[in-house]
Amino acid sequence: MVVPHSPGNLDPVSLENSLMETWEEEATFSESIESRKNLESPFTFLEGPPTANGRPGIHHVLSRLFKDMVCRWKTMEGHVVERKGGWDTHGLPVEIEVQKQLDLMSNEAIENYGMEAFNQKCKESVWTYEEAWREMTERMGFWVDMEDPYVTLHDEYIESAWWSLRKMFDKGLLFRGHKVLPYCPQTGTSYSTHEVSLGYKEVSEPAVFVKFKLESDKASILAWTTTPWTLPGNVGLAVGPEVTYCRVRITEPPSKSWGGRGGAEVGEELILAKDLIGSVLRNHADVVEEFSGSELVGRAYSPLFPEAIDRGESKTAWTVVAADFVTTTDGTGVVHTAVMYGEDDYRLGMEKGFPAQHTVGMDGAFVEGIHEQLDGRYVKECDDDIINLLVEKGLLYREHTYTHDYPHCWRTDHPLLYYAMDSWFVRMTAVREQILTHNESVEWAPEWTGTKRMGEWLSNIKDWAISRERFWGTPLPVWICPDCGLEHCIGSIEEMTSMKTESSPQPPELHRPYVDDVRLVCPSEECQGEMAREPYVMDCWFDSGCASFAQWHYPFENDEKFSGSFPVDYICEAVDQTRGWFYSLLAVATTVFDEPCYRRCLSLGHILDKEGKKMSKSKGNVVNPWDHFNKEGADSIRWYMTTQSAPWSPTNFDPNGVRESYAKMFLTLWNVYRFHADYASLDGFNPEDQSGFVPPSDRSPLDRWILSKITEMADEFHKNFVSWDFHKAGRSLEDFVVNDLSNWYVRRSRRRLWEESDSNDKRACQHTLHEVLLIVCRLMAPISPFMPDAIHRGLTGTSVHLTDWPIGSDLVDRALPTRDFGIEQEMSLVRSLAEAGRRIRVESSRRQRLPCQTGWIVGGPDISRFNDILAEELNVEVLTTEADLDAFQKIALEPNRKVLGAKCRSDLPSVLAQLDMADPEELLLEIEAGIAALGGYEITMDDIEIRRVEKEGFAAQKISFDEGDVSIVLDMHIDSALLSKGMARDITRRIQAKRKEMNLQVESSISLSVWVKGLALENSDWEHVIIETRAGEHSLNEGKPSSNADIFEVDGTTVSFQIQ
RNA sequence: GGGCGCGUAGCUUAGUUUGGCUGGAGCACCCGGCUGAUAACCGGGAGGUCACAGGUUCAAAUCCUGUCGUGCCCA
Repeated sequence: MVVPHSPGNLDPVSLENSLMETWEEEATFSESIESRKNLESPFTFLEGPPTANGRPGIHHVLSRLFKDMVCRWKTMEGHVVERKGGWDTHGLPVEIEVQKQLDLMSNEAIENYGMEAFNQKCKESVWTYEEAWREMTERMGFWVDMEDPYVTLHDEYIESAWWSLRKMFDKGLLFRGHKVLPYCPQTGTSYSTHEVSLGYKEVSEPAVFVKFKLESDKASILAWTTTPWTLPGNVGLAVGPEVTYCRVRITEPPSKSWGGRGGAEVGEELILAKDLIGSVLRNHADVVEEFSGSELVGRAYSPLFPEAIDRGESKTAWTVVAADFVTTTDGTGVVHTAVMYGEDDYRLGMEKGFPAQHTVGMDGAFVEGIHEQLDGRYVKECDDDIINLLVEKGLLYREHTYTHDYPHCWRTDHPLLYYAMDSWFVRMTAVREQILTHNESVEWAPEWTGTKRMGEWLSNIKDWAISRERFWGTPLPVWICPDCGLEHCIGSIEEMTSMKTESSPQPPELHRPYVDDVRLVCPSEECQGEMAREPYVMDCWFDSGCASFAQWHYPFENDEKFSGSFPVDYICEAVDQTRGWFYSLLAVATTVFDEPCYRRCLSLGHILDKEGKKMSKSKGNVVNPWDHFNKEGADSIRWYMTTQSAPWSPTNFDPNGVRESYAKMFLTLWNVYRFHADYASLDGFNPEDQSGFVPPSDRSPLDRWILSKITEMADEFHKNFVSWDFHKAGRSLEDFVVNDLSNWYVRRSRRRLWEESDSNDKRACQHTLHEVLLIVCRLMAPISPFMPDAIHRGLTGTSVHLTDWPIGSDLVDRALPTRDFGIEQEMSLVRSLAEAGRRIRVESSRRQRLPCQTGWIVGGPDISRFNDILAEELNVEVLTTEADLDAFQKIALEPNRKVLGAKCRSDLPSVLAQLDMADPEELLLEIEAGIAALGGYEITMDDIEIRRVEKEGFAAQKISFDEGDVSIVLDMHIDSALLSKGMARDITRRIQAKRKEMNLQVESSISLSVWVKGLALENSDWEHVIIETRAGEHSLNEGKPSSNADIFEVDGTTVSFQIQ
């Protein structure tokens, strides 16, 4: 325990920096964990691993803040909260970065450069900004173990991921299929949506309406496509079973405005959706027949390019099928389906049993055997020839130009082809019900992220394509035997080693290309083939989805660590992780353990720039957190981010808001602390000294009020933490510190501490401030961990982060003062009356320093114990109560001009004049007696309105309070005694300002000369000036004012003064 | 194109779940006051098409429908 010392001016940056050193020296973070171990109640947290290959911006501070806040809070509640750091190190963004750096624009270029060297570069690149991340993390006060983080590129981590995939394999959830992806034949790579979004461009392309001739029917079905190159691959037509279709017969040749190739003969019959006849047909035609799409299902038609695709065993090839995605918003209501070149197409093809054959090679050219004019040519150059071929066969109805956004390769600018690639999948569709159940068990904040965003996504869950044709990532641990076709998934390093062929090298690490060189002996009997690895790496979301167990290298080590932290209690990331990490964690946990792996998830809104635009490097609007770390400090940033909006609302980052948090919250709190510490150190106040302790029941009502208020606030604060409303919690604390503590309690207590001699009242105030500050610090600590710790250390010598949550928990005791509702209610009235008094002075133009002789409180509860405080606030000599307002008010009768005007017409002005002169009380009695008359007109209640106004010399304000109205009345008369008192205050105030300007110490004396002209300053008032300003030598009105004296004027009185 | 958010004063926002007094704060601005803890504070003022358009209702910032803008995710 310490006697506080004077903390001096606030310098937030050096305060925080030196505290970071202290934490380092004292190992406060690990102590905060160790010291709770005896309670044996862990609260587990899982860090969503950031990728360190980009510089951290202010938006990265946000999620790290909310991670830290909850962990610190739970720690104070008595839980053991271990926080292992983590790094996400694999994946496409890393490769892209390196490719840009080395100018390797295709897979071929990478292979020429050498996969080993390339992956080495990727591994290095991952750590480019690690230092920057560590510094940011430390500087913002995020307590996380960065010394022993999990790293997704470590063999241990990869082995755990392999193990989990093996689990899925064993459950039959892993399978090989196709995935349609945007693919660039020039670079030989398929693209993620992230890359695709880099390259959308508006293009105009040929679109065609094609006639598919039905078998055993003279009609053709009309279908539309914007990609003529997919037509040779056509194997089916999809219709909406509920959509209405028509058979139409062409009755006339087309109009002259027909543009382009194609057409139809008179008498020809076409089938298309009824709704689209008008926008598609360019001929007059009769509707012959109407029917629903389901009647078309099963009809066969002639292939456009009969040689292109082998029917194989398909029974459905070149027939009409039903599909629910068919709409009539564009095209003909009939969707041309080429299995390998569209996601819907592929899914439909698999469902209906269409042949899945490529008509296009990986080089983007038609394969041999499609058509003599097309074989071997790049598909995008064939559009025109394909259209001509259709024309020759009479199969084209119309062509036109279609403008839309289409994805292009961000590296070569070529249009991407949607192309079915070989791919490995996890059969998520098989565990749909389980994953939905597990999702429902999660406590989501906000709730809609879980129920809507995630829930609806899960109810339409698709199989998860986990393989990538890339170089840098967790290698897919699947080997295939070329002889017997056996597929085997490896689940550990040991298993791989035991199965590998003798000639295979032991890979130095679990990455490509080393793992590619490993051949396995086929385990199937009588085969003994040499199995080769499928040359894929895994989706890096799979990596991070394994974090709950792979961070511990489970099941190979750390059994206890894992079982003690599964499922984890808390995770927190930005909302974009819903389909990212939140999903991959859930997906892996469901398929491997059939359990959820997190209990609570906070999904955060994004930090946007001042205009509400997303922060991005290319826009140059990323705010560097160090701009604020080095100015207002991390506490202010954290406070700003917490209180600015709900955690899940997107927030426009306003640098001025950080400044505001600093000026309001931290400067105010610091000054409260400083005020307390300055006087405490002056008086040698020791909070532990039992002999000087004043129990709360013996303290002044003001003390008991602030103690009651802090309990009220703390309970609300806690309630808001529990319901994730951290912003509301922070706001209520700020409101307490600024309004209740600083602007009322401290302001009202200053004189108590100025007292130089020891007194119970002074010590009561010191204990109260001490206790209140400690509670404030403990509540604040999770949000802004620096200043509360500095203050807590200053007051007690111990870290706030090792203390308990004042509200208490299952593990720690509650430590808050008791409420006193009566005192709270009375003080609320006192403060309202003080405000009302100030309003009176504004309205009556009576300056605050000029005292009023008397103030009267009319109505309301007894607040006499706050009489002194209120009298001082109101600046009245005497404050008393009065039963009713009659003594201060009189009635006034106002004319009802509308009624009187109708009655008196042109006599109205004279009637009004008489009303003005009449005595209101008397006239009212006459009106009530029915005998009132003015200017010859009878006056009734209808002609007038009664108002109550203050009598001459009084001014009043009424406020509404719980138990009815309360009024404050001030005596407005002025006399020489009041003028003298007011003048003394004005003089004092001017001198004090001057002292401050001269940088004098508070306790130093001055020599003072004052000259007052035009007013007699009473002796007692002059004495007051002398004491207040610590004037040792002093003179009043002696001689002429010196030429360098300060001069001011109040209400016509001129005052000169000089300080030496 | 689809799903989910968001849109309130110049700026940041409360209020929207459960419709109900004159839409409440802070910053900035103007006037006045107070101050030897404070970059403050107090009183007053000005500033609002509650994104827009319909609808339900005695009553809509709040509920419903649509539109626009914006963000995330998916195509």
